[in-house]
Amino acid sequence: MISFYDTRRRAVVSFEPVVPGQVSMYVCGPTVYDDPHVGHARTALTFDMIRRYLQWRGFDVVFVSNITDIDDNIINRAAETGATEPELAARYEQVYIEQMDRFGIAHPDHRPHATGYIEQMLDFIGELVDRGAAYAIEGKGVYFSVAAHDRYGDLIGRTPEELREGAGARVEVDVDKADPLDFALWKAAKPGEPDWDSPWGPGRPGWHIECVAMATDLLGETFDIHGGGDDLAFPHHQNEVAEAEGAELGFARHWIHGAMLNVNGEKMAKSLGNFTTLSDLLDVYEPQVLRLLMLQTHYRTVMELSNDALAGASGALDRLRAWHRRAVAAGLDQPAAPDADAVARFTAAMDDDFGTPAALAVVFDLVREGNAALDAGDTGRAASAHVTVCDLAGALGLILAGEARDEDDALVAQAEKLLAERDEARKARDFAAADLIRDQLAAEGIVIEDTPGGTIWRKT
RNA sequence: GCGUCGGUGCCCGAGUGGACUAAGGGAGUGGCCUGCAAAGCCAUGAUUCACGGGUUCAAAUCCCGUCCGGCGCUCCA
Repeated sequence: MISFYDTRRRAVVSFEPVVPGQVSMYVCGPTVYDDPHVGHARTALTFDMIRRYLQWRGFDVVFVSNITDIDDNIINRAAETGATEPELAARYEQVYIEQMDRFGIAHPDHRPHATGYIEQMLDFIGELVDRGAAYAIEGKGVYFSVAAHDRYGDLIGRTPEELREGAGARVEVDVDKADPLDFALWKAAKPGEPDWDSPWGPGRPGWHIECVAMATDLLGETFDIHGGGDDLAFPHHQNEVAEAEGAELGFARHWIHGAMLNVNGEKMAKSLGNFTTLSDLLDVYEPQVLRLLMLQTHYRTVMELSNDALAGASGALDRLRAWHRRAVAAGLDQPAAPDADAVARFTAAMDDDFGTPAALAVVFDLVREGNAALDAGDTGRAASAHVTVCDLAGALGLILAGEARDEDDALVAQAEKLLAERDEARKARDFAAADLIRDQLAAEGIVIEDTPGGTIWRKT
């Protein structure tokens, strides 16, 4: 039985999907107005991990993640750069998808765009107005009325009263609103801004209504999991809940939030200017290093990004790969019975709120056991460990097999030639000559390992 | 200010009352293996979990206080 922390229930709960064997998930995607940074990658990875694990456990997962392609940030950025809003959004959406591809994040089954759902949003706003859950303010737009929603604030453990006391502490309250907690469903267009016609005049949708419209349209009125970064819990997700329940939709049965990524002790954020773009990081560290680093931290724990941490993960990945290389060189790359005990421990760790750190510990334990078994000549045990490591690491999106071998033919040919020469020298016990060749290869970025099965090499 | 989460070895980071005699990874050190390396294996490393009290037969884990930090209350992954 899988269980995980449900933000709204404030507890770890057992997971029982609406439809047995199937899981419907909606995860808030990016607002596309700039390059994605490593923080975005962490949230994407958290839900990619959850999706992959649920699939590994045999669930049929429908995964929806949106693109917010119209909002204040896009309008402002477009104005700065001279591009139109659609041009800007399209450009950054492409960058986002490219970088997430590079990072190994699987594509969602559906990737809806806010601007493609204006009709559904207007219908939904109309329903809320008809029900008395929303009201229009002339010249400003349509607002959701929080008054009737007594659970408002439950996603962050606060009451409406507490929130009202806090309202206005940092943001000026709009005096036209009936309640300081009320928020916009439809924003009347200002001159020069993109707009759509509506019964309440030209304007554009509020942020929260987008996700409600897209999620319910693609997944139905009730779906299993709604996810997003921790910083979206309030107000965004809270407002989605209010809107959905204002129309008596079942909506998300569970809420999962991924923790932030810090740099030098504070949240990586565009507004703080302390971000590293995903693109820049992946130019230095390969995608699997970042994935492994993130998996070594629980998804609900704030993690620190540092060069030390990245270097550590890089070493850990090397260990995994070295094991795989060694196993393949030993002829273990063939069917074998998996290690049932290890699989059980791995599953127990993951079933308990997606405990990737503990799950990885199981994988590393297996690597040690497999290496020891090979040292001892127990190929049966080693083969079992190898097949299990590949399966479990694969469930987490870590691919050890088929690592990139895109080096050019000339390099390969030269390396093979030199290795053959070195082999001859070693056989003749001319170690000075052999070592000279090894140094030569090292200078070209090629590291070799002599194994009982022959010499293997790789690029550094 | 209010709310909330957290402070674990040199570093990253699990663990939230009893087999913790504190997982796993990285770095270090010693040994084995190796022609030498690389890889690997073994060993070693917190008598202790921010600090001070308290509860308990038993606490890193619960309670109180103090200090420090993150996040939310505003756009945000």
